[in-house]
Amino acid sequence: MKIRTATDLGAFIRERRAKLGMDQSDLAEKAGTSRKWIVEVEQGKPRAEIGLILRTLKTLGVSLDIAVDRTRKTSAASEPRNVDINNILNSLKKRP
Amino acid sequence: MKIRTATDLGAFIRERRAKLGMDQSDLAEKAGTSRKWIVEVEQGKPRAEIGLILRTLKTLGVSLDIAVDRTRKTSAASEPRNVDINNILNSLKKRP
DNA sequence: TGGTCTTGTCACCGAACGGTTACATTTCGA
DNA sequence: TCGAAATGTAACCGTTCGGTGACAAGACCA
Repeated sequence: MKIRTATDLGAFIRERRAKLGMDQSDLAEKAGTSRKWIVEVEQGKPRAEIGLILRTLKTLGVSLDIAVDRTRKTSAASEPRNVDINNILNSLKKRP
Repeated sequence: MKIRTATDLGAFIRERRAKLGMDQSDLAEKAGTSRKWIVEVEQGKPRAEIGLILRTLKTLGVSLDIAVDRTRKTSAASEPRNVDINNILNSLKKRP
């Protein structure tokens, strides 16, 4: 499943927690956080800390994969072709 | 690539940013954050906000995928078999 | 050498964090 | 229907966040 927003993440966590038969207290304890935090994250809190989130996902037996989109458009890159060329040049020079 | 820690994430972001030929200021501006924040995240800051991180990844043309590990052991679940059964029962009852 | 670009660090600030505790609400089985 | 369990809120608190602006160190090229 693709995670695009904090809301996506919260929904996934809630679903997965339920699937494992845990209540919020269980998960909080096993992930080393508080129930309050679990509640907020499941509701899609965008300012939750990435560290706690990673610990929580691990507790849930879930893994995060990151990958470059095949669907072009980096959502902000202006000149993909030129940029790529520059990068290659830069990258080659970076490692002496 | 699997993301297990904030350090993993920071390394990936830095690498991807470089590959796109952006400097930290470029990325900060396009992702709507500050250069200071980019520096910290690339260094593996575990308390960075998930919302900003998601925006940054989007800017980099990268997507996050989440999935249940096939490698058993939920890192905390005590009785997998029983738990699964209870879940199935609960799940079935959830949708009337 | 000098100048530019990039990155890392610092101090400052208001805002929000996450933990704790307690109480209200909802859910659901006996 | 009743009562316990699960979930959602609230207030309080010390800590840390992220943004700003400025400066230093390092790399690089003209």
